Amino acid sequence: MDTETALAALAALAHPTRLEAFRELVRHEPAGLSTGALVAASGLSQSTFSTHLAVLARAGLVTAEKRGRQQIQRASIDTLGRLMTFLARDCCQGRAELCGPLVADLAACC
Amino acid sequence: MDTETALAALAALAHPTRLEAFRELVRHEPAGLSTGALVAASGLSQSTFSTHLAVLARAGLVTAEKRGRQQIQRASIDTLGRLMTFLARDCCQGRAELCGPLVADLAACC
DNA sequence: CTGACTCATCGATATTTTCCGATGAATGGA
DNA sequence: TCCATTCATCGGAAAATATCGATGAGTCAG
Repeated sequence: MDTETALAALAALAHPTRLEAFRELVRHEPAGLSTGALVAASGLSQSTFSTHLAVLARAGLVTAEKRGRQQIQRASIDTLGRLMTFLARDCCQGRAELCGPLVADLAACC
Repeated sequence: MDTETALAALAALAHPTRLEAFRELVRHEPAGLSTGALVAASGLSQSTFSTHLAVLARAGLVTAEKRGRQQIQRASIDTLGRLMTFLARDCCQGRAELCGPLVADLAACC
């Protein structure tokens, strides 16, 4: 992942509504959720939430699939992983002593 | 890490200048860099960069230590780790099949 | 003490983001 | 066909963020 893509992903997640929606989608992997269901959970207007979803999609964090009139949204765990690797990369390059605790902490959560 | 703290960290990193500064600081762990050195590298005015640094500090991603007239800035790998764990937590809870590849990818970078 | 240096904060302006209602396209049921 | 449903996009208003120069506080060297 390059810097520009990472910035887009970070900016996409740096908003309460979008972060919550993304986490909700992660919890619903791999089934996904319809846009309407997410809108209802957000409490915002449909148009506003649609804009938020577009931001997440543009960042590659969410993908959509048409099913009838609905749009089924799914979180991209792959993009999330690439973002995390991007954030950790700098301390990893020949700096295992820094990255070690970081990975250990993460592994412990699983 | 709670949602509010995670949002602050994500917003802090979601800006080209701040992301670059943070990564530069990670590369200089554990020695750190003076504010002046970071300002010079950023190409922005001193006051503007100072504001950016304050955002990173408020998010707990950077800590400062006074040394003479200089302010030595250091990246908080700990906060970075907590942010990453926060992002991965949702797919980890009883969903090791999702989190596995994510952690493996990260471990491979070290 | 004086002057130079390092950095944070203030006030103002410009840009970006967020939010909404209205509109329109696409789909499916009656 | 006709209408309801689902969702994206447009236009505009409000809020937040980014940027700068100027100013001030603290520190050190002469």
